[in-house]
Amino acid sequence: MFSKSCKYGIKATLYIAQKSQHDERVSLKEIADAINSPIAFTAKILQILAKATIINSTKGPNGGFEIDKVQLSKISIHQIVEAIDGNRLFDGCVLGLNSCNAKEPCPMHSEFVIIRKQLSETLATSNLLDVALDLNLGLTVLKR
Amino acid sequence: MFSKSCKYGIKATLYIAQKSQHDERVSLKEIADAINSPIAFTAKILQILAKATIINSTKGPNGGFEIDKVQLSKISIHQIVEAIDGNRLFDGCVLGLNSCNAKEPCPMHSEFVIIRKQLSETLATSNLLDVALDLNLGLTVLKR
DNA sequence: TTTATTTCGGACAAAATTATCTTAATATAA
DNA sequence: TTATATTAAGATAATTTTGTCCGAAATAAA
Ligand code: SF4
Ligand code: SF4
Repeated sequence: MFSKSCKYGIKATLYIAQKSQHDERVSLKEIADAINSPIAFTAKILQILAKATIINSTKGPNGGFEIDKVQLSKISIHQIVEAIDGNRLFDGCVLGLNSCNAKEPCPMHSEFVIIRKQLSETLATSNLLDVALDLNLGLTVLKR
Repeated sequence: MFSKSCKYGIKATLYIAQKSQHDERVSLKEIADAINSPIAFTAKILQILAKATIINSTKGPNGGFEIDKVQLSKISIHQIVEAIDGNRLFDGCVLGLNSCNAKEPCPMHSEFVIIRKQLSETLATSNLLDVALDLNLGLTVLKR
C-alpha cells in the first residue's frame, strides 16, 4: 500500500504533531527513536516533508522539527502520502496500465474506483490534530 | 497497492481465464504479448501460480497454460494476490508495525480496518469467470 | 527414436528502494 | 568570535524487486 518511506513519513509527522501540540520541537534522533526508524533515512524523508512545507525544520542547537500548532487540524494524511509516494495510489491504474482511463478500463476498474475513493477520502479527512489526540491519550502507538 | 509481479499475475491469469472459457490453451509468449509484460519474468510468475494450483501448465509442443473451465467461477482475485504478494495487504500493519494488533493499534488502525475489509471482500468476491466475461465483451482491456 | 517445442529451474544482471556515511550549512550559546 | 549542536545535501552502499539468460526436463510429433 504505502512505501516504507511513506510509512516512516506518516509516523514521523504524527510524532512531530503530537509534540507540537505542546509547543515542543523535536530532534531527528528523538523522532527516529520514537517511531523506530533508521535515523539517516528518516532525515531524508523529513527533508521531503519540510520542502513540501508540511513540517518546519530549524538547524543549530535546540533545532529540530515542528508543525505550526494552528495548522495541525488543516494537514491531512493524504498530503503526506502525496508528498512522499505521489499520486500513484490515488490515480494510477491498479493493474499497471499506463494510466487510469474509464473509457478503456482494466478488468478491475469498477471495483477499484470505489475502494480508491474511500481510501482517498479517508486519508483526506484524517487530520494531524485528531490523529495526534488519540496518540496523546495512549489509545494508539507509533511503535511496538 | 500490488507489486508489479502481482499485477502481471492478475492480468496473466485473466487472460488465461478468458481463453480457457473457449478451451484454448495459451503459451507464455502469447500471454506476455497480451498483457504487455516481460516474457521471462512472466514465466516466473506463472510458475508461482501453477504451484499454487491456480493455473495448469503443460510442457512440450502445444503446451502452455490453462484453467479448468469449471473452476473459473471458484477462483478469486484474492487467491492470486495471496499467492504472489502474500497476506501483507490483508493482515499487515498499514504503518509498518510488526503486526496488526487491535489491542495496541497504530494511529490509522480504525480507519484502515474498514478499507482493508472492503478491499479483501472485493477481491474475494471477484471470480475469474465474471471478470473474464467483461474482457470477452470488450468492455475491459488488459493492455493499452 | 529423434527432433522440435514448450515450460521449469537456477544463475545472473539491472533497476529501484532503502539505508548509511561524510561533509557542508546554519543557528545558538559560551 | 569561537565552539557546539543540529539539519541539509550529496555520495555511496546494501537490499529487494524486477528482469534476463541458459541449460534441463517434459511432451508431442515426425
Ligand atoms: S481500470 Fe481500474 S485499475 Fe485500470 S485504470 Fe481504471 S481504475 Fe485503474
Ligand atoms: S493499527 Fe491499523 S495499521 Fe496498525 S496494525 Fe492495526 S490495522 Fe494495521
